[in-house]
Amino acid sequence: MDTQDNSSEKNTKPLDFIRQMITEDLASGKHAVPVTRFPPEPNGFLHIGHAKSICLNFGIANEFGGRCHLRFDDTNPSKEESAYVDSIKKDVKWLGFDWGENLFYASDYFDKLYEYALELIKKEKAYICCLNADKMRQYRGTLTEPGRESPHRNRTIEENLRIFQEMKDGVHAEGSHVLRAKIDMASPNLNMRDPILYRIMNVNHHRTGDKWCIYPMYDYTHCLSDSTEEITHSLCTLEFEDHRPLYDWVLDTLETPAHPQQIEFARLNLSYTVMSKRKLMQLVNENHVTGWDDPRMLTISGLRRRGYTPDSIRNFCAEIGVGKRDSWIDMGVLENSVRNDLNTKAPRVMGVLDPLKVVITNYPEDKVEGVEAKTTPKTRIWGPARFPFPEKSILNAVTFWKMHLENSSAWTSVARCG
RNA sequence: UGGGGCGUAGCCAAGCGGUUAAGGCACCGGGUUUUGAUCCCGGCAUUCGGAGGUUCGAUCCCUCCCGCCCCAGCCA
Repeated sequence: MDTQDNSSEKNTKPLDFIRQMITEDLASGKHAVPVTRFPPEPNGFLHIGHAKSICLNFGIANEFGGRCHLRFDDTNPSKEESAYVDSIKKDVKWLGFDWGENLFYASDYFDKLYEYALELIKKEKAYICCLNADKMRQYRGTLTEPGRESPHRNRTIEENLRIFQEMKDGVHAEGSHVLRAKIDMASPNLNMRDPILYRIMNVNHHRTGDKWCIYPMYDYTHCLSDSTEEITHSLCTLEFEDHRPLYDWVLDTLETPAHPQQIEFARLNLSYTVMSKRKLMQLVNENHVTGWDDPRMLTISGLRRRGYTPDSIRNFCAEIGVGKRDSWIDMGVLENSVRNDLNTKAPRVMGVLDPLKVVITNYPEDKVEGVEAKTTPKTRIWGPARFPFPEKSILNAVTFWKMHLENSSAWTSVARCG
């Protein structure tokens, strides 16, 4: 007969498109295990949107027996602080994830990145440009018009090497020179119009101090950091889709240990709230909230203070799924996840708001009965809470009047003796 | 307007050429309950942005159209 039990299949959550790709890469032998990374910039606190990425990256590593690195993307010292590094580590741990030995910083690779830049110059794939920001914008063209080549595009290798060295030595002023990749000023993808690789910044870095006065840009740093760590799948949000050709260009042009695959997914949007770091930062700086961990903010630390559990956040992330559509999740879904989780974990107690003392005249004096109550919904745990029912009792005043008005027969004597 | 993406219910989201188009949130009933909670039962897309085409058969393949998002930082 039809005794086939497919209930277990029904309960299996279908794999999202990223996990499907990874499953295929493992099956084909492309990779033995997946290696992912969560790459926050230490310029603010983590929020619920980051939780989605954390759960994705660490979740994949856990599920497929791989590993996930925690790597701080600290290439812009003017915005970054070690205090943020600490808060980020704390939040990732609190969410229940462990990077083990795999804690890295893009700044760990500054020396190596510099060597790679030299390689690019020697291959005539990068050059020093002296156009100022304004001029560079003009040369870049627009969405519909191609850009024009920089007048410095064809310097000799020697000259490029010399000036790059001078930039590193602090000879030049901020904004006076940059190192650019030599790609294609006519590309319809603006990211490929000779993007900047290095800029001069006379700023102290939270880890390297004053060792450097030139800092690498995100596009150049991220792919090489991924490659260096031999990441297999580099997961990022949709807005970086246009950057993938550059990610691939750098790794294809240079001799690198690995060529990770960048895969983009939609960032989390929640209705009725703000999530961008810029806006959260503004709320903090302008004192509209008490700090990054204000319970009204959807930062991880705010949610923690609010009473959210790590499980509730992880369940939420699993629930919403991973896709490529820009979507707005109802706040109710997040709230539902805590409710569900707390219903199985948090014992309940009874309190009376707006108390009203009543004397029950048709009830034996000195007698105290009690009824046991289920303290944890969704479980069969009863007690230890007992609701006492003595002669002198306390009722919620509103309930009392409601009963009185409704002339509820069960309580008329109470009402009369009130 | 050039390029890159995305369109399945109010909000998410499965679906991968033949399914009664999963599931969750929300919502609407009904039941249990000394918690307006929890729990249980039921309802909620004749249709997949639109129009053509291929096919015995299309949410799924092709073409065109429409809509939405992202890109012109020396941010990430």
